[in-house]
Amino acid sequence: MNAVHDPFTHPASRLALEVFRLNGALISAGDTLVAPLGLTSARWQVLGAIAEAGGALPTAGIARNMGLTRQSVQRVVDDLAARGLVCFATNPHHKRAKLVQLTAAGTQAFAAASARWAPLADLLLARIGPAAAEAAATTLHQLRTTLSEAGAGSGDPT
Amino acid sequence: MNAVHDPFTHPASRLALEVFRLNGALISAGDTLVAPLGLTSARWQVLGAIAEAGGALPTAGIARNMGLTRQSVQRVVDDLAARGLVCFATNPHHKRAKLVQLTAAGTQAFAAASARWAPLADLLLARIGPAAAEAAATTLHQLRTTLSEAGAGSGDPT
DNA sequence: CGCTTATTGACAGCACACTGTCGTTATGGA
DNA sequence: TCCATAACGACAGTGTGCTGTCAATAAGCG
Repeated sequence: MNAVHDPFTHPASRLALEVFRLNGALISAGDTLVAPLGLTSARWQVLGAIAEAGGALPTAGIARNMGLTRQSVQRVVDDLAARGLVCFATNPHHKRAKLVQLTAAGTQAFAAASARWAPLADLLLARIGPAAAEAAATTLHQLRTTLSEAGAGSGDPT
Repeated sequence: MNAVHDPFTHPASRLALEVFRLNGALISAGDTLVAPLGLTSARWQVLGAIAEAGGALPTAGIARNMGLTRQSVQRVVDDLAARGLVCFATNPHHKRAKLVQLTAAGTQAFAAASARWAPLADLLLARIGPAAAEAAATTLHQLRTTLSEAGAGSGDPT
């Protein structure tokens, strides 16, 4: 009995397009925010994933935590290593899978990025309110869960 | 003064990460959905933008409607033209800016993509409910507006 | 111990969006 | 009319993410 849904006005379509637009705006804002630090949104996120994990984990572990593929993360990690923001430590549990660690410069860069992000995060939260932020996060999470259930999840099936 | 916000647990940070993840999931699901039609998410969206606009508009116009740059859209349009899904018509208002039109094959491909998307859109909407969809769309729009106000809008300043 | 399987790193190639730049075309004001 | 500005198409280069593939390592099992 579905009504004749115009693909342009379907609520799910409009929400999806809004996600696309906000995603682009967030990446753009993030790039601008951390550009003075020699960072990009992707490099910043990888530094954050390492910091959040306690400071040392292999590339594949970073990828899992971020929901990306090893290959994507690896390129960024190599880039960060070339810039001296991360270094590699031997992994007692796996000879080839070296642990990625923040260097002093990397720790400092991530702290500086966080300091630059904090005011904007507060502004965004104040604009929409904590309740709406929580509700939106829940809704988006439900959508992502439904997508992965309906379509075979992403991951690293290599 | 602001509480000591852990950058990992700030509601705005968590919402941003959720947007990133859902964006990736939507693109991935879209690619899978329309792959049998020889389409990708990007090509599908461009076809949709042309169809929504009534069938003919220049590349730069498509880009404005989608919130992307001319250059990004142009590559996809050229690709669609090579595949016979769109064609170019002379523009009475601008000699070089030819109008992009859907071919019969393009119209058919977009209709097929819409037909494949409809059930998934209905499923997603049923999962979260119309009210949550509307609320989330509003919240995301507010965030995007706030970002563009705070950080110099995106667009095509070329 | 030896074999199979899963995990990991590494490399190549593709898709997509961005910035920067140039030449062409329209448009509007001096 | 003529020139400055804006808009558009085109091309090059960069960043990010994906898939596909291979060799090396680790872990489990007969």
